[in-house]
Amino acid sequence: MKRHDIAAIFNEMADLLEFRGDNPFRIRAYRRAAQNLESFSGDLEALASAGRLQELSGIGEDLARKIDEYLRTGAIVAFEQLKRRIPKGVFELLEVPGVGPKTAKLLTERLHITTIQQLETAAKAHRLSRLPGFQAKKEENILKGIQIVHRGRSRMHLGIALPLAQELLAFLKTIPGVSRVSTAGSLRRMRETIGDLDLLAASKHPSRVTSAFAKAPFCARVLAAGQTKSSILTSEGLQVDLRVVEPDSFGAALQYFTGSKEHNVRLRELASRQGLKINEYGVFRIRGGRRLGGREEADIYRAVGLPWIPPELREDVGEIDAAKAGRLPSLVEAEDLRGDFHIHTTWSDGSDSLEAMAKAGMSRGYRYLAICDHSQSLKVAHGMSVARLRQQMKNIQALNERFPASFRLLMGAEVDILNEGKMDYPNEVLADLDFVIGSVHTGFTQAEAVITRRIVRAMDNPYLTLLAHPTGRLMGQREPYAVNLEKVFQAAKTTGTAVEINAYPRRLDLCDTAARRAQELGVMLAVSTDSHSLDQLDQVRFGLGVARRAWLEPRHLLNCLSLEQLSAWIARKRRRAA
DNA sequence: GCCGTTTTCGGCCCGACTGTTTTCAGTCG
Repeated sequence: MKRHDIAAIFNEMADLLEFRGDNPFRIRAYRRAAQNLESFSGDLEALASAGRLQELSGIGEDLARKIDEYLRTGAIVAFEQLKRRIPKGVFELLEVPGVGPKTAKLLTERLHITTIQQLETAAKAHRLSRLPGFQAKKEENILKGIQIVHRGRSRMHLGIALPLAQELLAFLKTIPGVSRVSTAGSLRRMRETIGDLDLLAASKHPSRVTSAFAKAPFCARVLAAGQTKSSILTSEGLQVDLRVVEPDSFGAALQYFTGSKEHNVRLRELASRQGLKINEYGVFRIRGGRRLGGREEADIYRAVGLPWIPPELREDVGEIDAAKAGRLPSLVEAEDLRGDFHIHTTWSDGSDSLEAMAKAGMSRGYRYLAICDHSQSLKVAHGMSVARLRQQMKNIQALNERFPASFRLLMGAEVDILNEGKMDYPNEVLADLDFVIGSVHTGFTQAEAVITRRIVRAMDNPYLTLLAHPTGRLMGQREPYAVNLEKVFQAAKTTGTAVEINAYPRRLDLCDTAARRAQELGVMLAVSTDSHSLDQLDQVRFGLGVARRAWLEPRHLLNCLSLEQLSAWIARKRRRAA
């Protein structure tokens, strides 16, 4: 995708300019343009050939010309020139916490240091203290920063970060004088991975809280400890930032600390045009300094004439304009979900029985649960033969007779999509199922055209209701396969096939931006957990996070339908093929 | 480099913490 390439170049140009100590607002313009290109979902080349690139927000005369240049020639001369003027590999230095562009520049110009390795050697030999503004303490801090880099500051997925955050919040609540606590930052926005953990607390005596926090058992090292703010490293190497404010400022601080940074910049710009100032203590009139609120988050938005914006939308991807126009989506909530479709049991590779899963579903208030164990060719997961599947169907029917009418188990299967898009059970078997999931579990390295055709053909099958984990990615383990999602979405739309947001925290597949694109194209989506045990039904919250970040409303999700509506939706595709 | 209920030039979000400063620059979020 050309727009990703151009966005990457603009981001790198921003880095290069920052390193040179260029005008910070110019740097921001490049970053903002890059972000807007990333979230733009239309046809960039069509826009360029119509000479309308400047209609994009953050793109003016100069950047429009650079985009044009890239689309015509495949390169941007200004970028190539900029790269040549800056020593290669120097960006490595910026990865060290505490080393910014100014320090990096000093290190390369005065000491010819361009790698972290060289920096470490120089710091240990006390060669840095020769630099202006450097003394022993700063040298020491750089060495500590290098250690952090070596330990690897890899991002943590939500499935680990969220439970951990809840433990830390529970600890904070035990500190005397703490009246309110919350997560903030990317965790509260439900980003799929978290770099560091941001927590917020309200107290009339902030410094008592920060000092108790720094003495907590999970705290391995204190990175910074002030009156109202402290940063620590846990023994697992995770950075936790805690901010403590007066109860009266809790909402303002939560808004500020939740971000994203880009969202806050937009909001504060909007405020300053109205003669207002927003900071973490509240919202104020610039003239006279009168405070207009800040105890609740909604105070801040109200002051600039906006409704409260859900955290998942705060990425500066159009949410502020939507709020202004009164067109924020009514995001799907946990209570809107009436069932789950992707459930494994002891009949294949799950660890709980049909009945146990059903009861867990009922106790969540679900109206239906589709049991979808693996199909015959997936031997490693104890895929079911046709005979075993038929037996399971009988057992499900018997269970349904015993269940209250308000709840149904659906007879389903997660059927492998074989080569050339053939399904792993014959159609006469699929026809007897209530719900059919199709997934790819083999041939992950197939070329884009091959794997895309394979999936698109499978969706032509009238019995395939839901395409599961459409890219096959496993964060930190396996890259997505080379599937062309745009073509998959087109096919999903024309065939009436739903596409999954798999809630398993390592998958989150589709991801937020892809799910938003699918919705824009009119594709029906579903949040399902891929549960292999009872407790995994809870993981729906991670999928819900993705759905909300994708701006989805209940009407966009198959599992917000009533059982009758769901059956009708499935029947429509089956009829169309007949 | 972008952009306009303050503007086509002069602004551009705002504050905490650290180290080395006797008034502030650099970094971070």
